[in-house]
This record gives sequence, structure tokens and C-alpha cells, in this order.
Amino acid sequence: MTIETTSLNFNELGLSEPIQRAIADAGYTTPTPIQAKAIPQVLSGGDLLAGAQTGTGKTAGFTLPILHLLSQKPLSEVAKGHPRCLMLTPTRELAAQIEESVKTYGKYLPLTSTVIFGGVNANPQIARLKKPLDILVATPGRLLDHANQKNVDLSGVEILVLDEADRMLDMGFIRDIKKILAMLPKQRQNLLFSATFSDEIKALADGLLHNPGFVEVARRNTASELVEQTVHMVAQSHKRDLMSYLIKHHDWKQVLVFTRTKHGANRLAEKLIKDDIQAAAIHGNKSQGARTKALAQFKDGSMRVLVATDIAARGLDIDQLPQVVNFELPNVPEDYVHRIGRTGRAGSSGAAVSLVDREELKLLKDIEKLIKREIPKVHVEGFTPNANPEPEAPRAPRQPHGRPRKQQGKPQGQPQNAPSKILSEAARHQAMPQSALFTPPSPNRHQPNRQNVNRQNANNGNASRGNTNSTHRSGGRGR
DNA sequence: AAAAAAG
Repeated sequence: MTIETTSLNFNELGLSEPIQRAIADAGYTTPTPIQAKAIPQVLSGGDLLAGAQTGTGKTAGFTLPILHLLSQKPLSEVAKGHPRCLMLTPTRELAAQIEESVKTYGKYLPLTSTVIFGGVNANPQIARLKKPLDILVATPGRLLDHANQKNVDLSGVEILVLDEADRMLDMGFIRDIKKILAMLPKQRQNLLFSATFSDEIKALADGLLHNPGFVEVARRNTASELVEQTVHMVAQSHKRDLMSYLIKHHDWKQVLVFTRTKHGANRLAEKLIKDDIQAAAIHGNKSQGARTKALAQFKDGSMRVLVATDIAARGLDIDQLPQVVNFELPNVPEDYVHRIGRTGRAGSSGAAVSLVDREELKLLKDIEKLIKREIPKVHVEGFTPNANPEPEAPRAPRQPHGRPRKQQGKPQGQPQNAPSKILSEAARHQAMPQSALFTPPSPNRHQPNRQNVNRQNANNGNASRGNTNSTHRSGGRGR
């Protein structure tokens, strides 16, 4: 299990019977650590500061007790058109996902919810906001829009959730959030979830929370042993060919590929489609319709490859995703952890492969420093740049068995017959030109003594890359 | 330096 559970049972947490029934329907019996810690805190009615990454089960950690609290007061006593709970989250997809969770766990309760975000027609949202509403999940921009136009009245909010607060600050939402906060009643319960605690998060928490309870669970990067991580050294110009090769060679049934740029995501998706691999790109320049469609198809398994920017790095919960690829390494080492956290979720194992150009070696070092381990560099058998329009047929014919969704054994990425040559970065990179990295290893290239070279100098001179420029977009979106 | 989010 990647998501740790506890020895507790959900029926010991004081949640009402309809909620327990919905939890059981969803197949859960045991809360994760963040749920076990956060649920009693939220039920107590106090403010909460929670340190939790995505993938720890934190969404249910606040959704479940909030449903309980709201359902204690009958809807008939509550004014219509006044959401009683507001959940703010950085991306549209995350907002949609959280609202789905609200609906899932609230299905036996007479509570109503909706989700509000930009990129789509506002009129259906306006119509929905006129009807009774208990829980409103939103991204800040569109919500503020509606609030300014008096489409929604936030004066009845009893519970506020700021999810992924650090990310919202990174994305320059602080001004919007402050404006929204000013519309809320003073008397309310506040829950703040953040993966990291920068000074800015602390400042936000200080102004927002009153005598908060504090819960924290281990960062997932130290716990993600079940995600098998490897690196392929490859020139940037050969990455797209290698990507097609890997997908076909390993017969990956489903893979989420991260690129550094939106343009890069488009180009890779086009290349894969050209190579008869079903693929779609998702990023912030796509229409919301295209984004929603691509994600839905990927989630239901009808889309083989989803090529994404870091829009999909955090929080997206894709059931039983076996394989993640970093087509380029992320600029911020923490994002690597978030990206590979899309696999190995909910009790399944996963594999994460990173395609690394020598230009990215510093990023790789930063990542290895963060996760406190060296990621093995694995040779790709049988791939030669510019010489692999089609991969060789796999030795054993593939059975047309469907997608093995529940896979217990080794992740798909590493079939037993793939010889894994683990060479140290020094051995590979200084000994041969990049163009030679994919030719099958000849005997004199074997350097078994170097296989486990532990690079002591992993952090010489590169202090952690603070995301120094990301937060102060003081101009905001000029309004 | 890129991406996300209002249009």
C-alpha cells in the first residue's frame, strides 16, 4: 500500500451513519493517517492547519467531517442560495475532483454541492447558484467574478477550506483569496491544507486561523518506495522518438507523460499520434472542454497516453495508473515528487521513468538530493536514435488480455527480460558522447565496479532551488 | 523560467 492506513476503522471516527455507508460503498474501511488525525479535529469545530501532500487521502480528510457537520443542521433552517461551506483549490480539475468526492460521500445526505471554475460558460453556474447550495467548490478567479456580480452570497459560509494553499500562493492567488476572505462572515471554521510551510503560508495561516489544531503526515516522497524510479539519459532531440519506442516496446497500456512546456506537450502528443499511439495533451492553453474530455478519456482507460504540463502534477487521482514519464525534468524538484505521486496510488505499485538530457543533470541532482536517493540510470535496450521508426516486435507475442488494472507484482515498466544496466552518471556521461548512449552496450563498456558508485558530491555547490520568483506577482492580473 | 487562473 502506498497510501498508508491506520489500525482504526472509519466507524470509530464519529461520522454519521449515512456517511459511513457511503464510505463503505466506496470500498474503504480504514482511514489514512491524515484522515485519522484531521477528521476528529474538524469534527470538533476548531480551525485546522494541515500539512499534507496530495495522495495522502486529505480530500476525504476534510470532506467527510464537513459533510457530517453540515448535515447536523437541517437544510430547512438554512437560507437558500447561501453556501455554508466554501472549498478553494488552485486548478479547475482539482476543483471538479473534490466536488465529485463531496457527491460520493454525501450521496445519502440531503446536502447539495456544485463546482465553479473558469473557462466554461458562466450562465449555467449562475443558474445553479440561484438554487439551494450547501457546499461550493471553486477556483478563486471565477468565484470572485460571481461574487462581484452578486451571483453568489458568501455571507453564510460556516466552513472555509483552502486546499493546496501553497500552490495557490505560487500561482498568485493571494489577492483573490484575500478579497474572497473579506466577503466571508467573521465567525466560521477555517481549514488550511498545504504541502509546505513557507513564510507566506505561515503569514496567511496567522491571519486566518484561530488557535488551530495542527496535523501533519510524512511527505510522500520519503514514503514512495513502491514507485520504481529510473532515468534514461537521452538527448532532448531524441526524446520523442524514444517515447514512442518505450510505449511500444514495453507495451505500456496507460502512461501519463509530463512535459515542461505547453508547446512541448502538443508536439509530443502529435508525434505519438503520428506513430499510431493514442494520445492527448492537457495544459492551460487547451479549452476547458478539451481538458475535461482528455482527462475523462484517460481516467476511463480509453486514452492510452496523456501528455501533460504540471497542470496535472498535483492532486489528480487517476485510478491504478501504472506508469508516469518525465519527458523533461521539472524545474522545481518538489514537482518531481508530485508528478511521480500520480502513480503508485491507492494500493497499487507504479513506475516512474525520467528522460534526462545532459542539460538537465543539475535538475536531476537536485531531485536526488531532495528524495535522498540516487535514481538508477537504466540503459534502453534496442533503441538507436534516428534508427527506430518501429520497435522490434516483442519476443513473446502479447496476449490480448485487457488492461490488468489490479496489478500486484512488478510494475509494467520493467519486463523481466529488459536488462537493466545501471551505470553511474559519471561512467555514462563522461565516457561517451550522448549519441552513443543508446547503442547496445559492448563488453568493454561494462563497468560493474562502478554500478553502485555513491556520488558523495551530489550537492556540491547547488543549494536547494528555492522557487524564488514564483510568489510575488504583486500586479496580479490587472483588474 | 514555466505553468496555473478571469476574459
